[in-house]
Amino acid sequence: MAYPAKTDRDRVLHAAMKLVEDEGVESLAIRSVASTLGLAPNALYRYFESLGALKAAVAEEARLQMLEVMQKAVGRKGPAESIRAISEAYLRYAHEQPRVFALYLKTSGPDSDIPQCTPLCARNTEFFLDQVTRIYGEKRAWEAALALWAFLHGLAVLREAGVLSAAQSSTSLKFSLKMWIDGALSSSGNK
Amino acid sequence: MAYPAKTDRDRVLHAAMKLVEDEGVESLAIRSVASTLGLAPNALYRYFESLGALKAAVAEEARLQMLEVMQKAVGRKGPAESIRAISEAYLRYAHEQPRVFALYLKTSGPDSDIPQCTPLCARNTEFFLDQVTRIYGEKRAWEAALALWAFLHGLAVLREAGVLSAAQSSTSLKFSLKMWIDGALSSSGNK
DNA sequence: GTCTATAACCCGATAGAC
DNA sequence: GTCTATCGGGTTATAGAC
Repeated sequence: MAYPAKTDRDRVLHAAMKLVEDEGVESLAIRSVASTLGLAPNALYRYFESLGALKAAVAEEARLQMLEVMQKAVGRKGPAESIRAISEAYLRYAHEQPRVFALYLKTSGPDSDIPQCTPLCARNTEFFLDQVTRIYGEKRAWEAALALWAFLHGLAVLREAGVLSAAQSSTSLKFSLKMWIDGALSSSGNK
Repeated sequence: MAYPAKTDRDRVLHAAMKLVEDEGVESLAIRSVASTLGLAPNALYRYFESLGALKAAVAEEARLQMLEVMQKAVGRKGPAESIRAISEAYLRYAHEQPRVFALYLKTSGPDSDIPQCTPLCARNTEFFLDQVTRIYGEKRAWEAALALWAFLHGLAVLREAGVLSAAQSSTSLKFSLKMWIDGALSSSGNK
């Protein structure tokens, strides 16, 4: 072939990820990714039909990474310790990869559609809900999971916005987690 | 004068606000605002030194609106009812003006600085903290306020991202607020 | 204080060659 | 599958006239 393959879908996606990690999603462009890979811009269209599709793939990758760090955090821990570990992992990932984390909830498709649940969005929710069920029981798992998720996400956003110091974030996590876990124990008869 | 004033700083700011409300911050541009006002683009530079400065002013306006709806929500209510009212106001504002709310925590200056606390950011925090102090007492007000704020903000973000229905959001608010208020009552001896 | 005009960039996406 | 070249659009910001 006159023009052998210099790249593949995965290399493009990972170059895009690295670009977002380093400079944020606003620097993610067909041209910037191509330049990183030493390619002509239009070469990328063999692997992603548009910039929007590439952006969506990066967001999905963010959800994959989050799922992995949460799963790793649980290991073989008991119910309450698992929740603590997941919470810390969520906040740690958000803080270590703030620009990627900013895409965590971007579930719009390649075009500027109405948001829809992607496969990894569903798997994240399922995993989180399962872990909460272990401590809160099936009956109240959904509302408890949502309460904890909202808190964790809000705390991460506030921290990233520069409103909170690391110490304040840590104190707040301890405060809320104690309250949340106490809530599970005191209502465990409702399983 | 050959060219009488057709506008002023407030008209520019409000045109920018309306543009963000309707189309989001990504549509906020010198040209779009100028076109709305029937002006040449460079006329705006008499009132804002750059697009970044205008954007920062819009974000500050968002914080003003949020403060106003929270203050209005409190009225002359008692401590616990005030918290409920503030929470509902926070979520309502986020839902009714999602594109403006997205700027609520954008505290970066005109240039892409490190985020810093703006005047209205400080006033919002102060107001919120005062209200929490009424129910939680001074000693634990800060951590309780942060826990509630993080939860409310996270819930608003999740709702806006399309992860939650209105009903789920409402249920979660009730669940968490009960837990949070119970936490105040059971620790009120610590004032 | 607003105008017209323009400089000097950025971008996505496509056409057609090899 | 990648290339070069380009179309058609966007943007901020500035210069100089009135």
